[in-house]
Parts: sequence; structure tokens; C-alpha cells
Amino acid sequence: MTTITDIAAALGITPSTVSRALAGSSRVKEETRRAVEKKAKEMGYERNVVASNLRKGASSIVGIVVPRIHREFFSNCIGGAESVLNQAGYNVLICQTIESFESEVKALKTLKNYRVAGVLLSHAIESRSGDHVKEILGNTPLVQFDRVFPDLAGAKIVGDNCDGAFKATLHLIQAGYKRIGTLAGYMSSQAYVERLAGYRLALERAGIPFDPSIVYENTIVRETGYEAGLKAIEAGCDALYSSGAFNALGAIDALKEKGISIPDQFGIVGTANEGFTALINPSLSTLGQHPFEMGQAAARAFLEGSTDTEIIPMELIIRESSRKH
Amino acid sequence: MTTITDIAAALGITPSTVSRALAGSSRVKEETRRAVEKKAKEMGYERNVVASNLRKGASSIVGIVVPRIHREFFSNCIGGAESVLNQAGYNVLICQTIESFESEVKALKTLKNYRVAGVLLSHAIESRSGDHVKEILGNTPLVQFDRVFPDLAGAKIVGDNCDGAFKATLHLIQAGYKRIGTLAGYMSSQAYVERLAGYRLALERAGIPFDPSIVYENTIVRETGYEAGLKAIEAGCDALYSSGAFNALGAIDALKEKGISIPDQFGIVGTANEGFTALINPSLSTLGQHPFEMGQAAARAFLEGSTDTEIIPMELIIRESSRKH
DNA sequence: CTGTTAGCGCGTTCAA
DNA sequence: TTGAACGCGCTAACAG
Repeated sequence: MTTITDIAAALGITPSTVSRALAGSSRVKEETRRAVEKKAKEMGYERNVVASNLRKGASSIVGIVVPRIHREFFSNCIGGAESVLNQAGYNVLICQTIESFESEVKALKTLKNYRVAGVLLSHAIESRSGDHVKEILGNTPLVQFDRVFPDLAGAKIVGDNCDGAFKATLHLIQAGYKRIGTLAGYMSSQAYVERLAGYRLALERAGIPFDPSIVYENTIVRETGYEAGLKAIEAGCDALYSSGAFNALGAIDALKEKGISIPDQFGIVGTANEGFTALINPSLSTLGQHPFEMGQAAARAFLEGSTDTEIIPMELIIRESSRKH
Repeated sequence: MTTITDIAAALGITPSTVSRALAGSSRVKEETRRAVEKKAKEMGYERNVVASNLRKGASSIVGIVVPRIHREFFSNCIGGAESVLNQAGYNVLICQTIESFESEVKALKTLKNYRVAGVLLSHAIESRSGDHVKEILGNTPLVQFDRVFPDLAGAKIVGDNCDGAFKATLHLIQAGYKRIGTLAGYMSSQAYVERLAGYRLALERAGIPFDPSIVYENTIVRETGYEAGLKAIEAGCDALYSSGAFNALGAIDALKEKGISIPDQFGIVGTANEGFTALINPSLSTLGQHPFEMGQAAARAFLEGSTDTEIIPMELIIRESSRKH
């Protein structure tokens, strides 16, 4: 590996001048600059950013911490963030927590050890507060996205869960469904709490009384969605707003099993526009979360040094499962 | 940020000793070590890995270059690689090329500039050879995965495309289908060439003549799969081995449109176990590629300094679309 | 416009 | 067992 010292030696000048020339400083003769650049290319020089960063006390790396890299939602967030950060000259160091608090702590420490320029973080499900983050990261810029702790200072990028659920439920009401239940997820997670609130708000606006007996909590996966679907049928529901996609799929399983036709007899809207939702039969109406845009927004918040909370709208995508004739 | 110098000062010893103590060197008194460790914790010391790496001329970062982070296949590869590398004390710096050759060159240069410990690379579709890699990376360890150039030295992790396609086609033959076509993808990509070879081999073994007129090339996406599906029906096919998942989906569209029942009248097997394949109706038989395992294998090859080519088997997952009664 | 000097934080000589 | 000195490669302050 050639260094600026090598180039300097070859040219009979000092490393400082080479450094300045390569940095595009105006305080270097045009002729010298050209000579340096030529020599650098000739010798295959590439700047050692590790040394550069150490000297400058700065870093061109942004850390991203997510529960699971390969989850559709998060990989899209990462993709969006990377595209923005890369354009701005940053690179991304990625850590996954596999939903473990301990791993989250470890990841944050690692990133701090690299003295990263900033951290984009979506919390592990095990994390119950943001205290550890403040303690580990200190003054390293932080942007939380999707799963955020409101008490933790700094920028936050979140989906508009409440409004989304509101729109989805309203859509079901307007389509003519009468008794609308909900698959409500886990109340330990802010996002699900908000979705339930949106659902409730829509009912309220329409003058429909809220009935806790058709709120099916802790139903996230296909199996629990299926069970909740059976209960909803039993309870006389003719529609469901589901806080997820896979649980909605389970509910559809239950409806098919009972020979209930979708969307004629029963309407359903899910959340999180997973790829499969458009491909199943009937295709599932869903609230799209725009993860790529969330990642971009998080990256931009970091670049701009924002400390605001940015709310990314959710988009209601109406497909067959709620298109009542 | 506290440094080893701060700790040394607080303890009235020298940074050298602190460094040794923290590194677990045997050449330091047990008592001193404990004092250092206590003080370090007390002062919230975290090693500056940038400085450490610079000094050691080594790096604890492994670069990963993929076409698109958020593509299901690649995000799984990354997830697998990260889990293995993280366990071994490495972190991953991720770059996406968006299939552009220019971006691939830029990504490799960036990683070289970070003096990463190694690079795991899956080529952009635009790349036509591995010459640029050798030139940029020099002696930095390289592991290619999925999309590889055979002429490029170093470890390679690839799916067993030929064997997979062979198994898929054989399965269709054994299920009793008589005229089996194929959606063959792009012949500029090694993976598709191998899949076609496997398809052909299975026919050969069964004594079925290879018929180029029912090989539908350049059909990757749903739309082209649909068109090819129509042609296959026209050509009297009663089965298709498809080199992808989305093109198979398109073919199913065509079959449904024509009222041809799957799997009774027509069988189909796809490739790449995308999430949706299990969820559509009929569920799609498919060749699973194990991307998570490929990522793990790539990481392990790097850790072990292997230069072998490792072939990851593909798994035939039989679902409704080829389960002839 | 260029050279000199110094040091980012750490780890590794060598000497004591 | 510890300290002193040095340097990884780069950049920045200060001279000249």
C-alpha cells in the first residue's frame, strides 16, 4: 500500500504538500497538484481513511442497528438509508440485534468504539426504555426509526400508525361492513397501541360503539390470526382491521375454512405491505408503510442534524379483500 | 471520550501498561490489571478501534457488496454473514451497487480505503468480468457468492443450480408430466445457464428429447413469465420448470386465464423460495436456495481463509403446483 | 506556496 | 513487571 509519504519521497516534496494537494486545498501550486495526482494514480495510491479519520477525529461511517437485517421491512429501511448516506459520502456499518436487548447494547458499544458519525436505530423488542442508548452513545448523533422511545432525545422517524389504522377502518365502514373487529398485536409496542387507537377513532367518528370483545390482542403470526379469525366469525363480525399482514393471512385461512366469501360476506384490511399481500387470493388490502422512504428520512435527519419527529404517512392500498360489490 | 492515557494518568502509571492490561497480556501484574479494569469501567472507557486498527495495520471490518440490500435473497445472505462475522468479532460495512458496474468499482475502492479485513462480493449484473476486482482489492481477501466470476481467484459460494434444476425437472417427469418446457432467464448469467443445463440433463436421463422451441429465454419477471406461459400452452406443454419465482407466477396467471387446472392438467416448479410462493394459490413448488446459509458459508470461508468453491445444495420443496394426483 | 513540527490513540519494541 | 520511545498514515497549526 502506497502512502502519501511514498508519493512525497518519489516527488522530492513533503507529505504535507501531498496531503494538501490530494485534499484539493487552494494553497498548493497547480503544477504541484497535477504532479501529485499523476504520481498518486501511477503508484496506485488510495487514501487510508482509517488514519484520516483518526487524525480528523471524525468518521465517515454511520451505524445502523436493526432487529433483523433480512426482515423485509428493515432491509428496505437499510436500502433507503444507504442510498442517501452513500451519496453524502458516508458508509454504513450494520448490526442486528435479533430482538435481544443485550445484543442492542453490544451493537451500540461497537459503533461507539468505531467513533461513528451517527447511529440510526430501531429498537429490539426486548428493550423497554432508551436509557442504555443515552449512556452508551453519549453525544453521538442518534436517529430512531420505526421503533422509538419518545423520551430519548433526537430525531425520530415513525409511521403514522394511528392515521393509517383510522383510514383502514374508515374504509371498511364506508364499504358497508357493520361489525368490524381488529387483530391488535402487542400492547407493549407503541406502534400497535397507536393502530388500535386509530381503529377506535374511526369507529367513534362513525358513531359505532367500541366493543372490546372483538379486539383480539397478541395476534401477530399466521396461527394466532387464524384462531382470532375463528373467534371473530363466532362473534358475528363481518370485517377485520388487522395490525399486521401475516395475522391477516391467518384470518383469511379461517374464513376460507368456514366457506365465508371475501369480500362479499367479510372484509379485511391488513398492515405492512408485505410482498405476498398483492399475490394471494383474494389479494389483501393493506396499509403500506414505505420502509424505503423511512430509511431515507432517517438518513436525511442525520445529515441535517434534525431533532424533529417526522411522521411518514401510511398509504391505504385497496385490493380485493375489502372491495365489496 | 476517555483514552488509555487518561486512565494511566489517573492511576499514575503509563499508557503502555494500561494498553497491556486491557489487552490481557500476561506481562502485567494481576493487581495492576484489576486496578486498570476498575478504573476503565469507572471512567467509561471504550477502546478506540480506529486507532487500534491503524496501529495494528489490521481491521475488524468486513465489507459486503451486493446489488440490492433489500432484495429478499441478498438481505438473507447479509443476515447470515453478519451473524457469523459478528460472533468472530467482525463488523460488516455494506455497499449496494444497484446492479451498476461503476458503483461496484466505487464500492470496492471505498472498502479498500477502509483497509477492510476482507470483502464478500456478489457482482452487479453489469459486471462482465472480475478484472476490476483484482486490480482494486489487491491482496485483500475476497469471497464471491451467488454471482461469481470463475476466473477470479479466491473462495466462491454458489448454489447448485444445475443439480437443483435437474431435481426439479426430474420431479416433474416422475409426477407424470410429458411435455416439459422451461422459463430460462438470461444466458448472460452463469446461474441461468446452469439451470438450463440441469433441466436438459434431466430430460436426457429420462430419454426425453430436448426441444429448444419450448425453452423460453429472457423471462424473469411476472409479465414475461405470463407471455411465455401462453406460448407454452400453445406449444402443447403440460409442465414448466421455471428458473425464477416471479416468472412462474406469471405463467400461473396465464394458466388460470386459460382455465387450465394446476396441478392436474399442468405442473410447474419455480426457483428461489420467495416468501410468497408458499402463500399463493396453488402454492408453488420451488427450489429453495438457502441464502442465509450462503451468507454464513461466505463468512466462514473468509474466516478460514478458504479459497475453495463451495456449492450449496438447492432443496426441492414440493407444493401444490406439481403434486399431481 | 511549501516545509517543519506535532499529535490523533493505540500497541509494540527495547531497555530497565 | 513496567516505562520510554516510536510510529501506524494522515492532517493541521505555525513558520517561512
